[in-house]
Amino acid sequence: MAEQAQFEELARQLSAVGAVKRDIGRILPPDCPAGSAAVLTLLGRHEEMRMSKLAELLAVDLSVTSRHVAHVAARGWIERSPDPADKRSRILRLTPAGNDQLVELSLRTSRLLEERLSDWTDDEVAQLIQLMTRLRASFGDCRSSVPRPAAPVSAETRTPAIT
Amino acid sequence: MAEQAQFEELARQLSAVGAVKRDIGRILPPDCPAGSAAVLTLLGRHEEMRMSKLAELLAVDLSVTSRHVAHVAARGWIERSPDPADKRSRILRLTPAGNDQLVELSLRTSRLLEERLSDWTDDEVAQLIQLMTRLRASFGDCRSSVPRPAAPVSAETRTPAIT
DNA sequence: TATTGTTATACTCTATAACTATA
DNA sequence: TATAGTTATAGAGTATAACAATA
Repeated sequence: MAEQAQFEELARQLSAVGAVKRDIGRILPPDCPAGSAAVLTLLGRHEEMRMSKLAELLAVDLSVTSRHVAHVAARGWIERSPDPADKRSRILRLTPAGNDQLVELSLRTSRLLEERLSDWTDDEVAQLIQLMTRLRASFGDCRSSVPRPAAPVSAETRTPAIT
Repeated sequence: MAEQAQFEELARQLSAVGAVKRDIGRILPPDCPAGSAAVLTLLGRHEEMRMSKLAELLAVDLSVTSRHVAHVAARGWIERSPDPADKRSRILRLTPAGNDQLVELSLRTSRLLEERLSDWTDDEVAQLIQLMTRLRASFGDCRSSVPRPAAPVSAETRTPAIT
């Protein structure tokens, strides 16, 4: 178990990596901002997905996902077919054009990282990835609503753990 | 040197840590959002600083810094005294109230991290901090304007390292 | 002329709430 | 009734550009 000063430093560094993210964002094509790029990347990995699943992987609200998906769909990068098993659902899939776009994105970001991290070893990069992945796992599905009662939660505790 | 797939994965994880940042943001006091918290944190560490220095540490544009600083100054958490050595400059310093606020912030974020990272060892946290710090260093002062020549950089290479 | 900082404006990302249509 | 997804709205964060004051 770590101590408070360490947690404070971690919080600081988490805040600071934003600069790196923005730097990557600057090299993206003008009509494909970070949100769209994230959608394409995940669809490139999972072949086929529902909105709700994508929202979970993006770790953002479904409404946010809907917007990003509408953006990439409008550009013909993905297709949204109805789910035969559940007519409320939509199945998302990358189009050939979307795949081309994804290749372009991957090239740009890889090139930037390759340049900036030229003095990193393969192992170091792998270690950072591993730790960041675990960090996210430790936070679970942390979208929206914080339970955090803080104040006494009246008698009838709000329906616990539907999760 | 790492390979492309690794860089793509790193980019993905960088994008994903945003969820962790937002989760931390949710436990902050309503009138002290992440931007303000970052200002207070850095001033808590450096005692005294100029706007430009703060902007550099925050890794955001000076205009953004100005806004955040105005926010915390309006709440009496910092004071802005004129710099006797340069009348254009302002010296920033935490007030006692600002220090109180900072203590509160540190408590909240530490508590959250402590809970979420309860199964991490001290060393693991330290390693993540170290790698993230290095990541940021590798990106240098990456605010605004991307140099990214891409095209051949004419004969007279742009004045190197004024930094 | 160049630099420090401020302000106005615009854009991206996000969440909440209200709504539609299915289950 | 509950769930999947959409849309409208609002708030936070950021960058660019124009500007003021000083170096």
